[in-house]
Amino acid sequence: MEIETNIQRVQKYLTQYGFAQILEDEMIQQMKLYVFNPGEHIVRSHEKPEMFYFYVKGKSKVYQLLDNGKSLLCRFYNPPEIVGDVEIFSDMPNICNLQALTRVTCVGISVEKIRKAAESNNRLLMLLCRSLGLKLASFNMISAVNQKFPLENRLASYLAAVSEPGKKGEVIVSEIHTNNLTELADLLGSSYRHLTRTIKSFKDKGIVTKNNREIAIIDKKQLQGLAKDIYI
Amino acid sequence: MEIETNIQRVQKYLTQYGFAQILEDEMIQQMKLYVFNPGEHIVRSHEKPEMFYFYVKGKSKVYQLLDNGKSLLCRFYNPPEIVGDVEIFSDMPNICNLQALTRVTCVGISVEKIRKAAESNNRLLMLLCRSLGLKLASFNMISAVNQKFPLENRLASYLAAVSEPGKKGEVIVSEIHTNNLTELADLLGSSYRHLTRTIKSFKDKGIVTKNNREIAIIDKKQLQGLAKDIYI
DNA sequence: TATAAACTAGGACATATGTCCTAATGGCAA
DNA sequence: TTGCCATTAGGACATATGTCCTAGTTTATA
Repeated sequence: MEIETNIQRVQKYLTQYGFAQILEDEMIQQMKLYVFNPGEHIVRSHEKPEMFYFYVKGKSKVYQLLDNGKSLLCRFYNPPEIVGDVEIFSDMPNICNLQALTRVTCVGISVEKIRKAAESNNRLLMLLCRSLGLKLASFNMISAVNQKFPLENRLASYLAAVSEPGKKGEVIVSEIHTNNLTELADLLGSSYRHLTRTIKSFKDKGIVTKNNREIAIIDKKQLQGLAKDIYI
Repeated sequence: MEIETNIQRVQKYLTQYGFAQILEDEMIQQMKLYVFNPGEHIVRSHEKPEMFYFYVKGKSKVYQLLDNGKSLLCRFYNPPEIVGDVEIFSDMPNICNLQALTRVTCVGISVEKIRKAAESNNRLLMLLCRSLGLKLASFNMISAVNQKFPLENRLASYLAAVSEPGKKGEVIVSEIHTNNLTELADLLGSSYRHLTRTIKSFKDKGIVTKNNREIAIIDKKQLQGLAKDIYI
């Protein structure tokens, strides 16, 4: 992790996502850029949070490690995000891990400072409320779906969601948006083995074809039949 | 649902849980008591939230209904709780249903009014942030456990958590804290059938005995072995 | 007290999903 | 180019869990 104090860049990032207009200038002066390399942890669970971040660049994953060695991928982070809002007023250790997948840039400030500032900055507090509400809503949805729909439906829904109009005629090609199938399996709350099994069944049913690292949807109707109504 | 305008009782409830000191008197004057009977819905998902509540009495359940007809029980509510914090600043429809299990009393006010008031009441905003943070943390934990541990472990953990020192010598008796096994199965994110199967296996292993509607733990060691470390 | 409704118990079976392996393949670095 | 590592592919098997039923018990209520 590297720390930069280039205040122009801090300003630029905070402005880009509308954070700057909420924060007092005096506070912005105290903020620094925190740059994390792929694989580095931005937040570790069970530790006391010390930094609060405005997440402005790169991709990372939020996950929990359970004591049986399994992990649960909660979601991916892409800018803009807020890191540290969950714990800021409830004084508890971090619940999740946040690990950089690409090079990630955050604008950071100590938890005490942001807490102090928030106490008299209602716009900041409202921003926190909004962020927390959205996090809760999306996590609620994701985990309900993971718990109550079989992988077949979740995968169909996922493919339908990330597919883009392809070049080759009617065929719709979907790049997987994750680095590899293991990561996709994690994202979908399943195992690599079961994911490949399910992909194979899609192939057998003529729903998709797959070559190399690309899945092409060849029967959108069937796919949507399986994906139907997962996300109400 | 019945509405009462008895301002003394409003005051009493808000004071009891420390809400009164956060709210301006003018606002308290506008609040009413909303009393729900068992089975009635306090909040319905997909509807636009109109009321914001301080939940001050009774037991209810928070659940999601999915489009395949299944439901996911997220948690139970017992006072004090805040209802409507998730949606207040993010302008989205309710994500969950909230259904009264007993007679439930809430102190309510319209969403517009609380939103307007919150904009200039930072203590209220901080309360909302705290409530949201705790909700997110607890739901995160619950759903990770539900997704990654088999029912055997979750049930063991649950029994260990709710058991109380019993009257009969070493035996520890646990009243189930839910109305019936169906409800407990829902709470644990499983089916009634699988719950009874798991209870039977506990009986066969000599971990518990069960008569009528009471489960008695007779081998705490074994139970804790199964429950171990679910909640880190 | 009698009778219905709610609840408990568990068999039989199907399915979703995990674990463990082994082989094949592709991409990248020496 | 060669060889290694990451990734993909899939067999074999075990387990967790769901669905559908039917029967026995308890509880509530008329």
